[in-house]
Amino acid sequence: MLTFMNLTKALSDENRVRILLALSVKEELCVCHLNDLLGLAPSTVSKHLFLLKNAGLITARKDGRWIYYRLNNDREAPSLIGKALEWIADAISDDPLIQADRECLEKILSAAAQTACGR
Amino acid sequence: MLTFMNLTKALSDENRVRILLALSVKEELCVCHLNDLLGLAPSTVSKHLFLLKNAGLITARKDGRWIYYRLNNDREAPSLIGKALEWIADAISDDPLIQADRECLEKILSAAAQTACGR
DNA sequence: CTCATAATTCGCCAATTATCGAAATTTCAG
DNA sequence: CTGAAATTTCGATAATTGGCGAATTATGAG
Repeated sequence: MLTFMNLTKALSDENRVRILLALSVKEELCVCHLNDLLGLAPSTVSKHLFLLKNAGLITARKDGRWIYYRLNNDREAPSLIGKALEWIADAISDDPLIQADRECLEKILSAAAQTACGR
Repeated sequence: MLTFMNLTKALSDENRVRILLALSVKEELCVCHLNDLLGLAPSTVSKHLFLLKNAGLITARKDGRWIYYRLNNDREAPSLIGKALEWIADAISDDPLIQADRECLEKILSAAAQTACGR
C-alpha cells in the first residue's frame, strides 16, 4: 500500500506530470533541460525527480557531470508502472500546456537556444 | 489539465483510495457505512467524498435521509475514469489493509453489528 | 409540530508538501 | 591543482491539505 501511495502521490503534482510527459516524448533528458523546461529552482526539480524515481516511474543514468533520466517502461518494469505511464500519456498528451512543453523542449534541445522558453 | 490533476490528487490520499476499493466490492454504500469503515469524523469523510465526486470518480444518489455513493464506471463515464478505477483495483485489491477493509465492511453491513470494527 | 438522524458546510489547527537559497559533492577543463 | 558547471542535500518558509468540532440543512418518525 505504501508503495502504491508513493506512486499516486508522485502523480499528484503538475510539475512532476510535466516531467513524465517530457520524457515520454524525448526518451532521455538531463536535469538541466528539465530545469529550463519547468523554470523552477534546480533544487526543486531535483526533489521532483527524486520522488518520481522513488515511486519507480523513472530511472537515472549518470554520464560524467550529467545525469540522464528516462521513463521506467522496460519490459522488466512492474506492469503497475507501465499502466500508470500509459494512462497519463493517454489522458493529457493533447493538453495545451503539455503541447507547449513539447515545443519548448525542442527549443531547449536545439543547441542554438541558450535561453529558456519564456514561461 | 486541471481536470486531470483533480483526478490524480483525488487518488493521492490513502483514505480516498480505501473508499474507492470499498465501492469496488459493494457497488453502493451510504456515508454512514464509510464513516464506520474509516473511523474518521463524518465531516472528514464528507470532504473526501466531495473530492472523489468532483474528480468524477464516484456518483451520488439521494434516498430519503441517506446518500448512496458508487463508482462512476458506467459505459457513459469517461474512459479516463474507468481506466483509473481499473488501475487501482488491479494494483491494491490484494493489499492487507484493503482485505481487512473488506472484512470490516461485511461486519458493518450485517445489521447485527451495531459497533464499528476496532480500527 | 418537534425531535432525532444523515449528511454537509464552515472555520480552525496540525501535518504535509512545494519551493527556494545556501552549502556540499562530483566531475571535468584549463 | 584550481575553478567552474551539474546535481544533490539541507534548512527555512509559504502554501496546501487532512482532520476535527460546531453549526446548518434536509428528511422522516413520533
